[in-house]
Amino acid sequence: MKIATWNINSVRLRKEQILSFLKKEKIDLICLQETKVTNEEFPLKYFNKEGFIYSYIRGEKSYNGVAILSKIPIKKKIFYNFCGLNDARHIQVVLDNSIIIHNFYVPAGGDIPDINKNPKFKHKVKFLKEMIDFLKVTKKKSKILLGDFNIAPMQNDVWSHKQLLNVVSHTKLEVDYFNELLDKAGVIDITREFFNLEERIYTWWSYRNRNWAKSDRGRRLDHILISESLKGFIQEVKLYKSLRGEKNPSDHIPVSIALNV
DNA sequence: ATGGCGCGGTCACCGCGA
Repeated sequence: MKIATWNINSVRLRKEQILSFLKKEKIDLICLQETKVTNEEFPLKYFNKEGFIYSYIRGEKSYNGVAILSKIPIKKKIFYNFCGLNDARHIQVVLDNSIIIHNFYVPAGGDIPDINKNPKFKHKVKFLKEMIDFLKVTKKKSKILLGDFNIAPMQNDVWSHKQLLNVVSHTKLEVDYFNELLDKAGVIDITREFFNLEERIYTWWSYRNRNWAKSDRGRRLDHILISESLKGFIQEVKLYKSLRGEKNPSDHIPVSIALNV
C-alpha cells in the first residue's frame, strides 16, 4: 500500500499533474492540501474514473481545503475543527485494517514570529496546541498523520538553520510544538528515519526564486508521521523533487510511504 | 543582501502563502 501527501495549491489547476503522479508512482491513497475549492467544484469525477473511487473532500472557496482520494475502501470519515474555525484544515479516515489516517493543513503563520504582534502566528500556535490535545488521547492507536505542517523541525530541514531561526516555520517555539506532538501523539517522523540526519531534505521551494533548483533554498514542511507500531511495515519513503521542476508546479512536492500491510 | 512569484476572486487590484 502506497500513501502520499501533497500540498497542491489549487486542485483544479493541477488535476492532470496529480493524476499523472498517482499513476506513475502507483499511489493507492493521497492526502491533498490547499485544494482551494468548494466540494461542489472539486473535480471528483476526474479521479473517480481513474480508479480513485473512494474519497473524502472538505473544501471552501479560495482558501485551504483538504481531500483524500483513494483506491482503498474507506470505512469511516470524520473531520475536526481547530481554533473554533470551520476552515477545512483537517479530515480523518479509517481504513478496513483499522489504520487511522489524518490529513492536516496547519496554518502558515504569517511573517512575524510573535503571538502578540501577529494574529496569524497566534492562530498557528493555538492550532498546534489543540492538535496535540486532540491527538494525545489516541496515543496508542495505529495511525498516520500526513500533511503540510508548515514546520521544518530539524537543522537540515532548511537551507540555513542559522538564518531561519527567527523565520516562521523554523522557530524554536514551532519546533518544540512539533516535537511535543510526536511525543504526545505517539508518532515518529518516518521521513527522517529513512534519510541521514546530515542530509538536507526539502518539500517546498518558494515560487519567488526563479532559480529554485540552483539556489536550493528549500524547507521540509510536509510530513508523514506514523505510530511506532507501524514502523516495521514501512518499506520506503520517497520525496519527488523533480515535480517542482514541472511546468506550472505547486511550490510543494509530494512525499510517499510504502507499507507492507 | 535583497527581492523575487503564483493562487483565487471579481477583479487589473488584493489577501494570502512561508
